[in-house]
Amino acid sequence: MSERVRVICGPTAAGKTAAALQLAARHPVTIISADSRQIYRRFDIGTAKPGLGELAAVPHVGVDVADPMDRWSAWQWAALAREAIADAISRQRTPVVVGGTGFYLRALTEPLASLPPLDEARRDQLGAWLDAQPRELWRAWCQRLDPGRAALGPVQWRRAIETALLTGVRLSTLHEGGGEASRVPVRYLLVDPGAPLADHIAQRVVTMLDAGWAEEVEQLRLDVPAEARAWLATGYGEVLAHVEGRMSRADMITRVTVRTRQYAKRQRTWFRHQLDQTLVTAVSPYEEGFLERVNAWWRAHDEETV
RNA sequence: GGCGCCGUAGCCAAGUGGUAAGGCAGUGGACUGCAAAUCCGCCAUGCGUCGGUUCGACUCCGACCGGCGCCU
Repeated sequence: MSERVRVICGPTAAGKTAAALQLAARHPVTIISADSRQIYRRFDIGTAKPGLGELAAVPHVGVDVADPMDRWSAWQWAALAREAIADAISRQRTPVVVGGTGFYLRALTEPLASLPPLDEARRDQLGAWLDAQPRELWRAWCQRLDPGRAALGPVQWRRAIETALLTGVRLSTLHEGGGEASRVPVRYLLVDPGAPLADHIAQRVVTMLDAGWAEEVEQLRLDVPAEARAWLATGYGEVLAHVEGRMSRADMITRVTVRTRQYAKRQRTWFRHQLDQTLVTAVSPYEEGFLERVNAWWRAHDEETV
């Protein structure tokens, strides 16, 4: 029997790192990053990756594990995380999952369904064809092939179509089967400053630019193709537009700030509804005794077994 | 001081006599292998103010207020 794995989550720029680092200062900790953008190499500043100092001070897993062009997935991340958790424990270190990608956390706690392997060549071929079709057609196909998923969005329609056509089975049917990987029992520390987050985000955008975000993008645009997944990270599109002279610096800053706030809002919605609230301890970095609460949360797990 | 144009939600904006398009922002939500992605719902009893004409006015008329432009 093992204790629940500690997970520190919360909207972007909320102070998750501060909580994690202060724990790492007093316990042997391995941080496992649950962040769908920090996986990409070279996209450093705009994804708020841990700095060299932090990486040297505390072992990190899940950062810089993919090339910007790679197709990555929640499934892959969960496999990586399971391995890292087991490895940390075997070394007498305490794994702490830190990140804001709710879907990744779910892949860990509720294993994604096992899917028959897709023929990559056929998938690419189908994908290329679909790209040339109107979205309305995707929706119509999804409606026929896997109606349960038609109410979602294009990304989901596409996935449902690929699965149905290439495996002959509906994705919804596969989901009913459940996953084969083991569920990782967890306990959450939800870090969220509340209303001040909006200002935090605005300040962080400027801080990132001061740290050389635009220069980073200047370099990336030289050899990272526009289709690369990594460009989907919040703000990179706006900074690129500015670097290429298509957007003023002022507009870029306001747009990046807005998009980041919108992302934080979606994260809050996820954490509010998708997490088992009985396992959540909510804290604000601004509240009285923040660090003590973090430490209390850490200790609360020591006795508990699952 | 005179003349002209304009004044519609936090912002941009359509409507020009029949009972307020759309976009942005905001907000609530969804989410089972791209998730910092993708998608969905809500969001002006009121159109600068007051008065008039009309069965009916954001739409027409008048005055006033505010903005812009031109003229003196």
